Amino acid sequence: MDQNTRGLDDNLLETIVRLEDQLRKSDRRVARVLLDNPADVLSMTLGQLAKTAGVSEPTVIRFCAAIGCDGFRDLRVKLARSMAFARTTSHTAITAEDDLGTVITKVFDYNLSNLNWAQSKLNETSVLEAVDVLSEARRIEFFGFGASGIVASDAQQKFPLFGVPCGAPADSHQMYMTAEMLGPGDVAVGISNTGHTREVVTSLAVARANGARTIGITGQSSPMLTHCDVHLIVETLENTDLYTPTVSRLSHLVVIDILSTAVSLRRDEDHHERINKMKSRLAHLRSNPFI
Amino acid sequence: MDQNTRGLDDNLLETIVRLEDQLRKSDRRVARVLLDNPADVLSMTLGQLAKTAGVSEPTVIRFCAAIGCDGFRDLRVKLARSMAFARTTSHTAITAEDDLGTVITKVFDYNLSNLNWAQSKLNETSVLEAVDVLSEARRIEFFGFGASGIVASDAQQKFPLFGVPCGAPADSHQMYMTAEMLGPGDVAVGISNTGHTREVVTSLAVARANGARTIGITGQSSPMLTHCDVHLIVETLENTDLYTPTVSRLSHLVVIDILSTAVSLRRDEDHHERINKMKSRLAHLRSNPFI
DNA sequence: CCAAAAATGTAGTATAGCTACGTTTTTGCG
DNA sequence: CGCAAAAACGTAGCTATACTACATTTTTGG
Repeated sequence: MDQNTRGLDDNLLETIVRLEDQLRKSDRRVARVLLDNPADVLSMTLGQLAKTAGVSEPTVIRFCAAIGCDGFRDLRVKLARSMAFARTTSHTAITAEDDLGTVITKVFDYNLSNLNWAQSKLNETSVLEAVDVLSEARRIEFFGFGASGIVASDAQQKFPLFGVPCGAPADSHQMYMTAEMLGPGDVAVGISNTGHTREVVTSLAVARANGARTIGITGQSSPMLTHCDVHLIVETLENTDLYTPTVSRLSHLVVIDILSTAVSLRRDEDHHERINKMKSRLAHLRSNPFI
Repeated sequence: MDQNTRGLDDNLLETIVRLEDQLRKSDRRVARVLLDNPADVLSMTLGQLAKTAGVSEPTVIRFCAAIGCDGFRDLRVKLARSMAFARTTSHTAITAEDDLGTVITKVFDYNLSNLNWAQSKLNETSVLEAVDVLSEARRIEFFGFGASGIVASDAQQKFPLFGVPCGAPADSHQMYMTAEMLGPGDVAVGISNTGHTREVVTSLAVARANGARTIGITGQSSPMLTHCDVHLIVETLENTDLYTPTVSRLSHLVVIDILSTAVSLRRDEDHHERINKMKSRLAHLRSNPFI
């Protein structure tokens, strides 16, 4: 199963949206019912769905086959799985009329479905390359602005897992200075959802020119990647609605989790011992500042 | 449906784990099969499941009723939904033997199921109180250390949505100074998963003593909440395994998303107009620093 | 140890999901 | 335009699945 179909498997509703215009006329009637109120369909029988859509039962069965389900039972299971994340993206837009409960649900749904999407689209090979590069690093610097700056700071805080000194310069001057000081054996990680943030792009170019290896974490193919040895594309469900919060941070943070965990797993026993000690000492420190 | 059962509804596997010892003997056999390989059960028929568990078909039906499902069909739907997030928590521990693909899956699963858990446990009334308090604020300061410091910074960056000046002092000195300068009309938000971080707790106490209102975002009932007017408990699936990454950040970030969105929704048209302008100008700025 | 109650299985039924086939509609080419 | 081939769709009947009523076994309590 390749990268693309995997995501669609978990997200039946998106699959249907995409295939909708290739479908037969009566199949489209069924698709409409499904997309309009997927929750209801979950509790319907084959016959009820057929009646609601105004088609015959075999048509529904053929529809199941058309969207890659193995019969109606299978459709129901896949639908349930897909529903767990969210309705299709269009249904999660937040409007001024929403009450608090709805806002809570929508924000959670949106973040959840976005993470799911990112997971299905993430290229494992790229992650492996990134882990390889990071494992051999002597020093790692993370570059990000705004929301991505948060992600960079988070990554920097995980330096115990990365096992080498890590930095996350906060402003553009510090970024340029840091990038200029990097060299062979060092790694620069650029984080930018758009991939266009100029300071980050430039910093990566500088770092690379000085012999450092570069990794780009971004939402799409973009200028930033021309300066990157490893391309980590973390797709997000873009949504430009006024009220919809930025969700890219979340998936980027999870990618950082993955990288730091994977790098840490490669280290030896002694390293893990240290992390343990660090953790327990930190626990004391929280409540009692003077050890 | 109250707060507790709601979470269990979405998380059938957790429900089963909890009810396991109250079940009949043969029901427990069925439960075992379900918990051991839930994925397989999804594609089984009633008869197959009965055979695998070594019980009769009606027993399976009775089991369905016992765990709150309305027949086998319903069980399958609920199971599929529950599976979408994760196996039960115990199955997501990361070990040194895991290959990269497994690590990716587990980290995503763990984060997803954690968000789901947080959602089901989040108390809407508390959120409403927080939104009320924040909406009336003249100024908001976010206090967090370490991973929670990231969350505080993120919240601070959302000040356009909150509509008032926001801050997120980074070190303990700045925290104390800031807290001391707060007064009536100001709001202090403390963020700490453990709820024990001394600097944060103290800052909240100081802020409150000076007349500011206080909100606590934490993972559990803890010392921090004694100094808080609003208690926002964001439960996490605690997991102390060596390699398991910190997941509390994610759910805390989502809560910040909710708060900022909800507060923003309360503001007037003019405010939204400004946000729009800000967004488009920012887009230009990304690629072209000199406007 | 026996009676009542609970637990489990057997056998039978209704219905949901599926298939073979026939009818209608659409498409393509002379 | 018209006819034949193909595709789309529905009807009717079949199979297997989920469920129910009842009988049997096991457990519990006095």
